[in-house]
Amino acid sequence: MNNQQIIEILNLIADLLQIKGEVIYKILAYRKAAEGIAGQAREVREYWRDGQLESIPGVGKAIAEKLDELFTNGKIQYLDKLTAEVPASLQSLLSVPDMGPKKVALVWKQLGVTNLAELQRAAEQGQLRTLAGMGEKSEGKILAGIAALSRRSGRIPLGQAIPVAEELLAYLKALPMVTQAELAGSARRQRETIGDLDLVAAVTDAKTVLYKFVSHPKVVAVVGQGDTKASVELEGGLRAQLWVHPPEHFGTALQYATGSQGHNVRLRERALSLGYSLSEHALTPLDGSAPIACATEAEVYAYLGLPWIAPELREDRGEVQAALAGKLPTLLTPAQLISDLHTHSTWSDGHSSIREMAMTAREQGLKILAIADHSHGLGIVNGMSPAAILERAHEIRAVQAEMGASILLLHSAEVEIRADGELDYADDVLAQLDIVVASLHVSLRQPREQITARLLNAIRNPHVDIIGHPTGRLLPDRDGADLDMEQILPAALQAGVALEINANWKRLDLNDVSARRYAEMGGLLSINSDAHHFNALARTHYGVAVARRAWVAPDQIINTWNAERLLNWLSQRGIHQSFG
DNA sequence: TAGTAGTGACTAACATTTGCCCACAAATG
Repeated sequence: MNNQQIIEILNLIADLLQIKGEVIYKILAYRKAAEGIAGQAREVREYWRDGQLESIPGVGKAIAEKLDELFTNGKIQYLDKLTAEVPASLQSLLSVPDMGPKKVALVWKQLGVTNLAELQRAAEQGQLRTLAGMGEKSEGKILAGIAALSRRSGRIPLGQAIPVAEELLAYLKALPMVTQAELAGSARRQRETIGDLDLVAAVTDAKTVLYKFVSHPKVVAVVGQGDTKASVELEGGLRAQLWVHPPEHFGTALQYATGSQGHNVRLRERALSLGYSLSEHALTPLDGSAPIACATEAEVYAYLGLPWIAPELREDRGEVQAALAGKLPTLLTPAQLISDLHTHSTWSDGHSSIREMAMTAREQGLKILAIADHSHGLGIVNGMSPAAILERAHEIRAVQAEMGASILLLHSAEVEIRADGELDYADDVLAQLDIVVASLHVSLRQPREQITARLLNAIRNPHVDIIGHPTGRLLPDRDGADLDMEQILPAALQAGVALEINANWKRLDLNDVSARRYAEMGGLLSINSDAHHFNALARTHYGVAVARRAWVAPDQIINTWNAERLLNWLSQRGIHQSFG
C-alpha cells in the first residue's frame, strides 16, 4: 500500500461523503489528509510502523485509526459501510464535466444510475430532463461530456505543454488590445505535469481578445465563454483558458490565476485577517472603502505584508508561513549552473560528438562538462567496454587541448546498476574515471526490498559520485521503481553521494518532494541534462524548476560549484585517477 | 473530521464566473 493508493482511498471516501451530502468539513478533512500525504516523501507505512501517523499534517485521530486498520487488515470497515450505502462506482460519474456531487446524488436516487453506462443510457432516453433543475440542454451537455471523457487527455508533462503555451502567448501578445499576457496556473508554478493551460491577459478590449482567443487555429472546441474568461479545447485534447482583465488589475489577476488553490485560500485568509477581501479583481477593504487595484503581483503581496513569493513555491507547503517569518529560501537560478555532469556522446547512444557537446556547452556558459557514456551492460545502447573508455580518453584529451582553459572536460560514465545489484564495471575501471554516475535502467519492477538493496549497493560503492535519475520513472505514465527512500536518502547522505535531479522533462527525477526531503537532511543534489544531443544541453531549466520547488539552497547543488571545489569534493570522495 | 482549547465544545476552506433554469450547481485558481 503506497502513498498514492492511500491518497486515492481517502479521496474516494471524500467523494462518496460528498455525494451522500455530509457536512463539508468532514469531506475537507479527508481531502486535507490526502494533501498532507501527497507532500510527504516518506511512506505513510513508515509513519504507521513508528506510531507517528498523527504527525502527518491533516491526519488526526479518526483518520489515523482508519489508516491503522488499512495497514493491519488491508481494508477499512468505515469505507465498506460507506460503499454499502453509496456505491463506489458513483465516483466515476464525478469525472463527467458538469456532473458534481449534487447531480450525481440526484441521478442515483431518482433514476438508480450508478455508473457511466447507465448515465449515458438515461441521457439518451431523455430521462435526465425529468429531474428537477435539469433540462434538455443539461442532458446534451452530459452526453457530450461522456463522449469527451475518452478523448480528453490526462495530465501532460510540463515540457510538452510549455511550447503550446508559448505559442498561445505569442499570439495574444501580438494583438493590439493586449498590453500584457502571462502564463499562469500549474505551468507557471512549473509542476512536473499539468492538467490545463491557464493564461492571463491585460487588455483594453475584453470582448475582442476573447473572440480572438477562441478563434485560434489550434482550438477545436469552445468549452465556455463569458465576459471575462474563455475556456477552449485544443488539438490533442489539451484544455486552455484565458482570463482577461484591465491592466490596472493585472497583479491580482495573475496572482489568482497562478494558484495553487491552497496558496490562494491561504492568502485570502491572510487578507481577511488584515481587513480585506482579496479577489482576482482587487483587494477590497471590509470597511466599505474603495477597492485597491494592484497592477503587479508584488503589490498584492506587499499589501498582505509579505515579500513576493516565487510561483514555484506556491503549493501551500509552508511558503506563506515562511514568508511571514522572513524565512523564504533563496532559490536557484539557471545561470548558477556552471556544470553538466551527465551527458552522452557518440561513444554510446548519443548523437553528437564530444567536440560538438563541448562547443555547445561552452557557448551556453558552462565551465565543466562530464561525458558520461553508458557502460556496456546496457545492451540497447552500445555501451562502452573498459577498452573503449581508454580510447575515448584520447578523444576527450584532444578536445580538451583544443578548448584550452575555457571548459573543463571530465571523463565519466553512466554505469549500469545491474539486475543483480552489481555495478557494470569493476572497481579498477571505475577508479580510472574522474566522476561516476550510477543509474538503474533494467528490472525496475523488482520488489521493493530487492531494488532498494540494489541501489544501496551502488550508493555505498566509494567510486560512485552521483546516482542518476534515481527512481527511473517516465512522465506522465511510468512510475519509478518502488524504492524505500527511508533507506536510500540516509544512506546517500552518509556516503556523501549526490542524487540527481534529471532535467529531462520526461524524468524530473528525483521529484520535488523527495528532493526537498534530501535537501532538508543536508544532502547534495546534481542537476544534469542527460543530453544525448548537443541541442538537449539547454534544457536544464526544467531541473532548476524542480530544485526551486524543492526549496533547495543553491549551494547544495554541486553544479553551482566551480572547478576547484568540484574537483576537491571528488578527490576527497576518493579514488579517482584522472586521465588528466 | 482536525485542531485547539481545555475534557465536551467550537471553529474551520476564499471568491469568483458561467450556464442552465428560473435559483443553483459546477468549475476555476
